[in-house]
Parts: sequence; structure tokens; C-alpha cells
Amino acid sequence: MSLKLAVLALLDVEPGSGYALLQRFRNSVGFFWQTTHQQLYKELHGLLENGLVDCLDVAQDGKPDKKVYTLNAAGATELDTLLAGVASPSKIRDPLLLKLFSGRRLPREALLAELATHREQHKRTLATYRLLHEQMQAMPPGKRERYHFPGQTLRLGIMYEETWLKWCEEVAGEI
Amino acid sequence: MSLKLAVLALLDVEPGSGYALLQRFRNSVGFFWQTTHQQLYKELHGLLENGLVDCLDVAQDGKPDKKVYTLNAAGATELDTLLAGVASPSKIRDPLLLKLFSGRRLPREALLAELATHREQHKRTLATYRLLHEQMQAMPPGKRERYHFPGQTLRLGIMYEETWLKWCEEVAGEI
DNA sequence: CCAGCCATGTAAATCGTTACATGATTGC
DNA sequence: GCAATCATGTAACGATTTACATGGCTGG
Repeated sequence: MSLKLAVLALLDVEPGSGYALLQRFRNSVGFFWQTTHQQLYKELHGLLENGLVDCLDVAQDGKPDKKVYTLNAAGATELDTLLAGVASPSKIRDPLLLKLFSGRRLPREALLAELATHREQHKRTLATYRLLHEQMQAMPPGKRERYHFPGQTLRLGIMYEETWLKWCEEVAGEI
Repeated sequence: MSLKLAVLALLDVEPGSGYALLQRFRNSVGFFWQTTHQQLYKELHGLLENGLVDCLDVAQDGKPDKKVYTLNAAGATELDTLLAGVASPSKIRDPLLLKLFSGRRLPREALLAELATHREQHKRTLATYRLLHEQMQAMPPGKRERYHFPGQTLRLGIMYEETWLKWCEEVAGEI
């Protein structure tokens, strides 16, 4: 149900083609809900079948044709219904911890190498989030207001990455 | 592949029936990898078919019969192979953030109520983790050593829950 | 007597990943 | 020429969730 919610939420902001939606996905809701183009196109087909979105074929020259999807009234109602439902708190689901659980079976260098890789990844992601956060801070008040709620999610992202980063460093020092 | 890794890791510690493994699952690897009894039983069938575990029927009186699974040499090799593979860093995947992204469509009280629910959940989980951590600290050094790596995963769990808790409180104050 | 623990499974549905597939245009 | 961007899809497989199913024993 969450992918549906994510797509409706994106269409609520602005109509777009599957391709365009995927770009926007990656730079917004994608930070806390991932998908692929295959899944997204399938979801859009489903939404269209259920009459929650309208679809318009748009011919372009120099580029392939595209299908622009728009949220309609039924879709907006569905979005509100989904938003009204409860979201269960997410739990950690991470293969690295699974490996660490059996860490005594692995050579220390292998573990350290993997921790280093993860540390770098989290560092990069953190840098991305911080950049976005700065850009948001730099917006004029009127525009910044529109990003109030997305901004809260970004803040969690920053705290989340900081936590992982700190942990990677601490564990590397302890094993 | 991760469920397989989790089950092999548990069997590496100690043999057990599907039912017993599920109990242990919930109190160890279940903190960072969730499963259901259906999935676990299916996985055990698969491991047996592939000759990675041995199975012994054990009749009990007053209780249903059970099947005790033991990791064999092939299983241990497979475990090491899986451990040697890379684990990709996990990303956030949380429906609450998805809802918050479209927070402007929801009444403030609904959001606050949901945040409060999540705060309580994270508080409870944190308390559980801290209790386990204390129990580990109280162990005699010889025993505590055996929990060195699982203890590192527990520490992430504590940091993770603290982060969410802090975020829930901050966001509740800002919306 | 009812709830909960012990112990195992089948089946269906949904969701998610990976592989395969096409084809024009733009910039280096 | 080659890679990247734009734009859309099918198919197979694997993972996960939810529902259905059984049945004895124990404690309040």
C-alpha cells in the first residue's frame, strides 16, 4: 500500500509522466521509500485502471512520446483515506547487522573493511541530506513553508545517517 | 538470502526445532531481521532439501512431536560463504515518513496522535533493548565475551531507537 | 471453559528485484 | 562511435504478508 501512497502523494504535488515521477521520487520520497521504474509503471497502470488518475498521451519531437498522469478527485479521496490509516513503526532490517551477529566467524579485516564501506556510504548520504537541508534553509519564507513537512522527514534522514555513521566508527574501534 | 543467513546463524549457535528457533529469532536476530513462522518453516524445509542441515524427529509426551534441526558441515560452509558476501547499506523504509511528507493534507491532531503512538512504541522497544544490554553487562566476563558481536548490534538498536524517539518529540513540537 | 503455549504446516495474494527489450536524440 | 538521457514496457523469480488449518496440554 505504501508505494500507492507515495505515488499519489507525488501526483498530488504535480502531474507528470512515469519517467518524470521517477526522477522526483528519487529526490524526495525515495529517501524513505525506494522503488524501481518497473514497479512505478505497474502502479500507474493500476491507478489508471481503478480510476484514481487521468492519463494524457503527449507527443514530443526529438523525444519519445510520454503519458502524463494527473491525480483526479477519486485519487485525492483515496490519498486522504490512505493518509488516515495507521502506519506501524518501522523496524531495523539490515543484513550488515546479521553478518555482525556472526562476526566471530569472520576475519577481523573483512569486518573492518565492510564497516569502512558502510561508513563511506553513510557519509555520502549524510552530505546529500545536509546539502538539501541548506538549500531549504536558503529559500525565501513563502517557499520554505511549502517544504515544512518534507523538511521534517529530511531531518530524520540526517539524524538517521549520523547515528549509523557514529555507530560504524564506534564498532570499528571496538572489534 | 538474508533469512537463510539468519537461520544458519541461529543454528550455528545451537540446534533447535522450528518453534524453538522462532523464539530465539525474536529475541536476537529478530531485532534487525523479521520473519514469521510460515517463512521460517519453509526456509528449514529448503535447507534440509539442500543438505545444509540435518533433521531429527523427536517424540515428546504431553507435547506435540518436534523436528530438531542441526547445522552440518555443508551448512557451516554455506554460512561462511554468505558471510563473505557484501551487505549493502540499508535505507530508511518507513510509511510514517511517507504520511508526514503529505502532512499538510492531514489535521494536526491526527498527526500528533500518530506521533505519540510511535513515540510510545519506540520508548518500549528502547526499554527492552536497555534491559538486555544491562543483562549483558552483568554477565561474568567469560560469558559476556560470547555476546561481543551480538552486543554491538544491540548497541545500534539502542542508538536507533533513541534517534527515533528524539525525532518524534522534536517534530511534535514543531507542527 | 477459555486463553495461551506447544508444534507444525498449506495456500493465496501482494510486493519487490532482476533480467530482458526497444529506439530515438544529444553531447563528447 | 559510445555513453547518457528520455521514455516505456514484459516476464520471471523471489520475498513477504495474511489467511486458513489442526490439536493436545496447562493454568486460572
